[in-house]
Amino acid sequence: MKKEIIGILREAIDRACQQGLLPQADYPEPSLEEPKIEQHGDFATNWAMVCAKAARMAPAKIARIIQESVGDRPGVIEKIEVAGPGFLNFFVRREAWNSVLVEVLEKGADFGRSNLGAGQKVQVEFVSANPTGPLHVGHGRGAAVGDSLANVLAATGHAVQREYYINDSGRQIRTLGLSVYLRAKELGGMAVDFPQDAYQGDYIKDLAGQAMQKQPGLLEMGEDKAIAFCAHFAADAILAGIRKDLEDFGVSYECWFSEQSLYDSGAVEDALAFFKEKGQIYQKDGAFWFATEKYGDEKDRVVVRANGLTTYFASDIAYHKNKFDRGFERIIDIWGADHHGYVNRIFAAVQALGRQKESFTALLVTLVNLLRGGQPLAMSTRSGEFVTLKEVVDEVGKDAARFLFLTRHHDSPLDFDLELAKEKSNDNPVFYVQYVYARICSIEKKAAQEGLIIVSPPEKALLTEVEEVRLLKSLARYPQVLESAARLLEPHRITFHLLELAALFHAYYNKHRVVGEEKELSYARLALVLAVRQVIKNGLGILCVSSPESM
RNA sequence: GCCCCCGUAGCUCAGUGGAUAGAGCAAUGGAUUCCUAAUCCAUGUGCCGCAUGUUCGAUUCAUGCCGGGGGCACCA
Repeated sequence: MKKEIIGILREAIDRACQQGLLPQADYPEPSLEEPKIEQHGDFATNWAMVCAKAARMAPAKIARIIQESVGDRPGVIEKIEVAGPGFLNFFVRREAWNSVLVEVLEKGADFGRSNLGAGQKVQVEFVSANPTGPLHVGHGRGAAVGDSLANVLAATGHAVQREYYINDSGRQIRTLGLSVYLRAKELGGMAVDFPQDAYQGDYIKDLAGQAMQKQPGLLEMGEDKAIAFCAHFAADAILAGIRKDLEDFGVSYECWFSEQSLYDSGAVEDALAFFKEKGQIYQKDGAFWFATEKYGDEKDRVVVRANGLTTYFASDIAYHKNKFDRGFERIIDIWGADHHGYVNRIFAAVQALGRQKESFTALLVTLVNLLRGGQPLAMSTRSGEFVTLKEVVDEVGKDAARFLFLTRHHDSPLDFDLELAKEKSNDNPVFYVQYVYARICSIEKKAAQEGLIIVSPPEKALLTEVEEVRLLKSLARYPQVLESAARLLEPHRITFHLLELAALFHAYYNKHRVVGEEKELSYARLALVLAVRQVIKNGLGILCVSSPESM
């Protein structure tokens, strides 16, 4: 529809120029917006105001010229108004919106999909929590954002791969091994001094018990070997748990990528050698430094410490190099906001690789405040007391959790109230949207009882009630919302659009009867609500929230 | 000290240059012989943190300030 209007507008401008009504000048392409206020029409353009200078005419005068010029070939346009300082407001014939209905019903599950990405290979890496403990709510938000974003990108024609980076190397894994080993010794009746920086959670004790079952001679095998065993055993067990929790949350990855494998394959060494050769890595004070400052980082960063050990950054450079080597044209990392100091470093590495800055994006997801009935829940990783993702999903369900995590921009902090998430009321936006789906299923059943079944989209445009046109316009906007969500990497836009559509539907439902006396009208209305249901389903699918047929 | 994010209605937040800035919650009143009342309808509220600049036009962009949050490592 939008393209159609732009076409009409462009033709009108050309005609006006040819007829000499407008001076020849270098005019910009007209752009159309959708006014917030209905009195301002279905579409509007500021073209006359933008061109006032180039044409050396008053905006209102230009607008009137265009208005008349369009009048010669109005197409779907019912009327045009010149308003305010020179806006052109277009009012589309109500019947014209019927084409949206046809499109939704014909495309079905594909409605909204596009080829915006043109097959670009994109990788979305998210959660990537260290396998040293269970996932908590914060990870849940990262998972919801990452997975839904991947869905958005896939739906807009990108070749998407989801990846989880396993930090299975380095000190925290050793600390994990030590923590489990010490708990095992305790279980074996030995007195131990449990250090503060070890992992405190009760799950460590459970793992210690399991490790001893698996390896009965654990306490006699020598400390180093025992710790190494515990480290591997625990990391594997925890990772299996993480995998399960994510699956229950509707998330599955195409690739689980091990940090250790970068060392084993020599990729870290190769990457370091690669950058040394290019002069990006130099030696100073006994350590090796990566020259990140010239790419906008605060200072250069150490990659190999004076003691010969590589830093986390070293493997990260190798990791991101590896991602590009695997052919990804665009890399999106979803991190907790606490990693924000890291962004410039990776940007520097990306640019040192000779890649465009745009090929890498770090999306920072801010914290989640967990509440219960308005009261904050105390959470502290140090003491080992935190609410896990599993606990939240078990309590409120996957649907509510995934939806609520996407009710905010990823940048802004999110209050997550467990009571609210379970509530079946007005306050809970998940049910509000799902209820639309269920209601329409109910209408469909009722219609079928009356012998009313949609076999093909209605040919006659009978849907001219205000509420009907609003619904059709909202449906028409869905593909644009998907595209902007993809372009801006903001999956929460889907959530907001579904809420808008749901509100329009509920209002319509309360005012008009779908299945009624007039057969043709009932048919058209049923087709309309089925189209609404389709878009609700498509949108919820992106969010990985189910569409229940009854509630 | 430096870097990033935020500041919009009583509360929680949408709104990536447009017209009279929106929604939900909370408050009050109303709607069900009829497709699910987990719904709808009606009734208010705003120096869009402050200041300057860019622009025909700024809540939106730039700069500075004020206030809130997060982050700074030869840790991971």
